[in-house]
Amino acid sequence: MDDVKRTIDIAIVEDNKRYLDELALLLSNSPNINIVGCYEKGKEAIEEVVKSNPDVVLIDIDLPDISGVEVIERVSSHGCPAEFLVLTVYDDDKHLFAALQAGAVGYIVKGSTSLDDIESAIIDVIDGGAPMSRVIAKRVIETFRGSKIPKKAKTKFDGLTKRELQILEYISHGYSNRRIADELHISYETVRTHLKNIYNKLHVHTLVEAMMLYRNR
Amino acid sequence: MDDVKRTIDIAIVEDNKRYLDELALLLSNSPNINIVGCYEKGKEAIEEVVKSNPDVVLIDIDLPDISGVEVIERVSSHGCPAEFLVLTVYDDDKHLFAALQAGAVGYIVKGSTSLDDIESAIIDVIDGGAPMSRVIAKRVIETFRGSKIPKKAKTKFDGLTKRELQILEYISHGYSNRRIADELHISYETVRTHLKNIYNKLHVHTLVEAMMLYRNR
DNA sequence: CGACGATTCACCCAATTGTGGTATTTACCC
DNA sequence: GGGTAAATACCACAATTGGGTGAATCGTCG
Repeated sequence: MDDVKRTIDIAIVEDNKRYLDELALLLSNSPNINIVGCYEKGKEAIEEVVKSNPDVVLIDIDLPDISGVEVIERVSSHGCPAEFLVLTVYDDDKHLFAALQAGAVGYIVKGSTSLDDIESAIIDVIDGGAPMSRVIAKRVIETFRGSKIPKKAKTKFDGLTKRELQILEYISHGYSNRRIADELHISYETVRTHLKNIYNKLHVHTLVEAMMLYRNR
Repeated sequence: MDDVKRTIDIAIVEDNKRYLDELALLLSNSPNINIVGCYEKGKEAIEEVVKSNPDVVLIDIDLPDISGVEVIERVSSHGCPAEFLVLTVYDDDKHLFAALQAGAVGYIVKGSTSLDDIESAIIDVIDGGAPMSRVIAKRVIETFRGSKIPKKAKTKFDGLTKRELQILEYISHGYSNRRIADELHISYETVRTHLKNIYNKLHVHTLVEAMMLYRNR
């Protein structure tokens, strides 16, 4: 691929001064990495990170003033294209998923990751990877498999018949009622009847509402 | 943790004989790994794997007779507690997610992973990890997060004005035109005008079509 | 200042959707 | 065989949406 090996600009947001210094020292010794900013407070980070525009932001989720999750959201919403690599002491699903939802691309548990590994994680991010501690990766996969987050309230659609689901599918492709009738070789009025039943079952009153449920089912 | 260092029983399901032999040779040299079976056909594997009851099954997704996904499902449903590590040449979402849904704990793209890495992946599985190629991990995270592909280039939505996007947002929540007018303190006719302009820019003709684009942007 | 895009608003007409009924046929379960 | 869910179909009316046209206002940029 492109082994351009340009240096990676990174910012660090970490309230623990000792740990921050340690990280900064290590990373500054890496020829590939260029530290453009270190911040101990979330608020400060939001403003500065946007300005310094780093490639990767190493960020602690548990900051004293505001949540690291919020920092990620704010910085991202300012159009900053940086990738976020979360450092945390929390080894629980709640924080993990909050971070991923916010836009973190990697999640590293502090205790169980060496400083060297963090350096490779940063490079990994730039190479298009998504560095995670092994255990974290498994947790993500399991959640993914268990369909916790990706799918929400699928139960509502259990009550729908095959035909009704089929019609929703056509609707989601932007077909009009008349077009669906043609496609399924049934009457236009029949399509409308199915739609009425769908509305009753889903407790909605418009196509768009039905679609919103259908797509996030 | 528990450094019991008992040997790991593994089975390999791979239709490419040459690759299978290569794998088997490498892994048999590992002191931690004990190969309990190699299979070139999916059907054969289903029966035998259940009997030999390995700790980890290395499996190719693209088998000649039946899909590796099906093998995973069948073997698992027989109560076999093995973990599945998918080997594949397919680097696309469809196969990846099918494998994960079926119960694979790791997903390794053949070309971009060395044989040595496969060995460590196996050990990783036993240690509770979820080995994935870097790029795969990223893909999973992104799907998990709900976003398709981050740098999806510029969308048609760039051409939309702030107001137009705002209206699309309300529409996506199922608001009617009249309701939006109230909400934004503008006329009902104005909302409709915006909508017409949106339709022209997006080349669609209905709310649902606009929504489908908007939600997948 | 003038051009231009963005936003605002109005009126009209056709088409589609939303909602309320009623009714027949098929298939399956008990 | 009776009960029931599913799928089919039609009618009528209100409401909303889709599309065309025209036009006033406002801010910005040159």
